[in-house]
Amino acid sequence: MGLREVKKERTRDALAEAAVRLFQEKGYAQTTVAEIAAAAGMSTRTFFLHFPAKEDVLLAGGRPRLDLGLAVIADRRPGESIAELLTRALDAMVSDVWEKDLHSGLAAMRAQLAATEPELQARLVHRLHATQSELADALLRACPGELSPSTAATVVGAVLGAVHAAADASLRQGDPPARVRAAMLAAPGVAADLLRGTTKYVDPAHPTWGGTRHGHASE
Amino acid sequence: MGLREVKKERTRDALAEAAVRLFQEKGYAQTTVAEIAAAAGMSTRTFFLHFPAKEDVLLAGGRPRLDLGLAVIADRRPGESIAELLTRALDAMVSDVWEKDLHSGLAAMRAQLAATEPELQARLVHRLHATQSELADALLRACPGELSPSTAATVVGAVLGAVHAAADASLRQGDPPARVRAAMLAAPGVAADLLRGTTKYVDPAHPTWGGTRHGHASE
DNA sequence: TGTATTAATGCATCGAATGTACTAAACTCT
DNA sequence: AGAGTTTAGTACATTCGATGCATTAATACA
Repeated sequence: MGLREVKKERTRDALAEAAVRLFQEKGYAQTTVAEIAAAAGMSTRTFFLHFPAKEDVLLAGGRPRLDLGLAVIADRRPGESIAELLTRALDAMVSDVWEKDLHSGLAAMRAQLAATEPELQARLVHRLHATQSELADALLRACPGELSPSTAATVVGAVLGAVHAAADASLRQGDPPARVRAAMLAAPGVAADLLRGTTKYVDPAHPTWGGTRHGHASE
Repeated sequence: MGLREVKKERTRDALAEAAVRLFQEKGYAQTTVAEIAAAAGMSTRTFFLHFPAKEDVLLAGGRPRLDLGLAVIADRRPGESIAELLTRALDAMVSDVWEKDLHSGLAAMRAQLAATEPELQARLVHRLHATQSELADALLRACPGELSPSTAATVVGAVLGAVHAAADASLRQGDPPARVRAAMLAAPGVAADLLRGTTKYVDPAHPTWGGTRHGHASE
């Protein structure tokens, strides 16, 4: 690695460190990008040279983590069910969270900041949504013929929705990292259990409903 | 209703109408709040007097819709299972979407704009997340002793995650409103079916795992 | 009719984010 | 080693969303 890249990473780290410190001291919204840059001894412009937006400081490992999940889905084992495949993908991603963000307390800080700063929360949830789309696409490619695009999106949405909500609730309760991880891993199963009795309305691919349950006399 | 409130609503409607029109013509990000206000014959400042933020123009019916779901959950029928309760709540909210946003094409427009404007997408997904929190709280109150906060959040996250992803995918395919509604209503069932085989790791409330499935020799 | 609300405006300001031109350092090639 | 090329970082200006504040004008109420 050349000296140029080393320096680049150094300034990036300096910015990230200053940002996290200031966020903890003064809160996310109360910390301006100008202050972060000044604390790191950089110009404001430089911050945006390294991070596309203010919140990206808190999302460093997001992309590689997503790639872990995508890789698992991409080489689906022969005969593996969709549930098993998603479980393995979740396992890989949660393990990464566990090693990186959970132990270091970064996840807890993120959750705490997000709980009080709606602006930040919006950005974080958006990333989750983008992650969801990519995973759904990968799942669709890995299971040709087995799933419609809509169905793939639905199941991935359910899994990530459950996992994220579980992690969020757990972190907000102040649970220790191990329990947060347990909640994340258990989330899809918990959700599936509780939803077992959900009324099946109609196959979304064949909307030939009779309208017996709804008062809308349409179609 | 007094004349004052009538006028207030009139300016609000004028702003909303101008905004939607401009969004369709030029795109969300390309339309400035100043332009919206000017097109409605108002000052820029007035816009923010009626809408807390730019994206709120597209989320007019969000709050009353959420209240519908909350009301259903609040008076849970005796002996009703959680799955049934959530199904009824979903039914109420989706019926409202169907009547208001789906028929009018507002939902389709929202989805189309969100697909191309990440900024808007972030805001919309954030609202979804806030909705999720309130529903989880209501569910927890409606089922005392049956659910932990974490479990309530998990199941609500799964349902809304599935429904939202289903709606999104369906709208993005250009499905007609009826099919979008069908996809939304079927989403929890579809997700539950596909997740039936999900490995149950451990009850998140009692993380007494033996660590047999994971390579992390912790605790 | 006189007084208190309050919707709406104008103005100033902050902060995030982007474009552009420029400097200085690091890389590359001979 | 030196000339030329790339590129990280800076300075400056600008756009736009959002908020605070003082003011105006219309409505509501007594």
